[in-house]
Amino acid sequence: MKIYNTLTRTKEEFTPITPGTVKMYVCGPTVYNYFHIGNARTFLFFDVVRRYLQYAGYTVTYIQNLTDIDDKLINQSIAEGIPVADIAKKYIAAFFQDAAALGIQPADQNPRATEYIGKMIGLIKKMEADGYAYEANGDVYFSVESIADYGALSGKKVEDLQVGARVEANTQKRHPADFTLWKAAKPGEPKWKSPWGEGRPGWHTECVVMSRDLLGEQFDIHAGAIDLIFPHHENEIAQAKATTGLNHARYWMHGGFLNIEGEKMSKSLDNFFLARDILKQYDAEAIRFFFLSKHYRSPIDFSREIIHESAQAVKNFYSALEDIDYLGIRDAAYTLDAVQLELREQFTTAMDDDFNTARAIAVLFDAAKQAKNQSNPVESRQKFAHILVEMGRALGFFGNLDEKLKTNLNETAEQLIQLFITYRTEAKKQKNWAMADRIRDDLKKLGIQLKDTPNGTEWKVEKQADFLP
RNA sequence: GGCGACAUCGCCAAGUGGUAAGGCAAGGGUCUGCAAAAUCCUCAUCCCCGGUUCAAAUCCGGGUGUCGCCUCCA
Repeated sequence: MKIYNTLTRTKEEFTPITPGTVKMYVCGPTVYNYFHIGNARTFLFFDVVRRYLQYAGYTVTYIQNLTDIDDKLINQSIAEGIPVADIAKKYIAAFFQDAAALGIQPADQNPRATEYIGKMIGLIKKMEADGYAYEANGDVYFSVESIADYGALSGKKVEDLQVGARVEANTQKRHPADFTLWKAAKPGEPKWKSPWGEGRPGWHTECVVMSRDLLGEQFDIHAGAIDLIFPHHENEIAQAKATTGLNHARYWMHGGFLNIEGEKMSKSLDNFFLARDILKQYDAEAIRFFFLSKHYRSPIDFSREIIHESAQAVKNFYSALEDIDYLGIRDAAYTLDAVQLELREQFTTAMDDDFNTARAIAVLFDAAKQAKNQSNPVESRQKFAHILVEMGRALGFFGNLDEKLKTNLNETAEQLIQLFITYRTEAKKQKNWAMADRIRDDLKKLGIQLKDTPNGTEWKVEKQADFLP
């Protein structure tokens, strides 16, 4: 399995520290608002990384932090007129809700910054004592010149940063790129006691402390979106190296951004979409398909049309499973033949190549196509359905087959539908097309779709308009 | 100013030296009273120019265009 490592800018063979297990840490949300569709891409993609690693046989420990103290929470607290702690509580609950709705599996642990204040202070104290950090008027900064290769992850040089610095000079800093470890509290702000006075930690320290506490000094994968490379992850590495001499993560993975119809998503452009609002209009699997249809490191462009296309595509998978009555066969024993094993091979080859989900999805379509192909023997079609579900699950699809494939009608309702079909068949025999069409149209209004097949009339429940804009 | 990414069919998208996956849409056929559904078939030489090579979408150089980071940001 190869993974693109931002640290080396190459695809590297993935070798975990402990064979058979993967420890990964994904930067989570700052809980000052509902998360948006761009966040969703990142969270969902790394959910797929986790699922696939598990599918590949690894035991995965998955940590995702929650940043629950930060300037943005303070601002939101003022805006909503409720305490910072309540802002955090509200949006943490929303995060879990929306992530679940997207089909994202819960992390093994979700450490919160405010639970780690004491340990962060400890780390900062050590860095100060060892000469990597300095205090100025209650603030504490990390000195980027104190370590040898600051900028290694992002490919930046300390000198260039100096030239490019656009922000007004913070006269307290010895170097413009020095970053805040501890920030003195202004009146009314949440604060904790520290050797430098009352204040709160800077953002870049929490992930170092929490990952070290839960995963050890070095772990396998550290992930986030591309914008975190600099300065966030660069600054994490600086602190890790200052305190242990080690980069705390071996593989650094970064997902690309999501744009809205070609433009960067921003509140000022009025093209800002919350994940929960999109979920009201589109099926979660359509959204998943959309994200996975493009390689994770490339930018992806969001539009309603494209989600709609994705929804159409996902329907294909389900129609294959419906055709073969997957629910009826899913518990039956089966042995895959060479043709199915070949598909599995193609699937893992694609995914092993830095999670090429687009190519992997093409394999799902092959499986779906064969599962539907009536010239295949039924047993063969069933096996293709099995491999389809197996591969799909590794990508996070088919999480709730019962809900998707069952009609959710009671027996009486089904008998009534059957009764109408009988009446309609008689009407057709008498060439009473008006009555036949009326029955068909009226049932359609109730969400029951009739299909005249060579074997008689079949019916299915049209899933609610989960797809159309 | 510094750093980086990308440009493949109407739309989305894979493919990094050996002669263009897949999906959506579209067109045609089958089926049908009609329709829907289903199913089968069809559908690109890869932004431009030059170079390297037996061979390039894939490598090199030069254009053009789009986007991102350097500041909080998933």
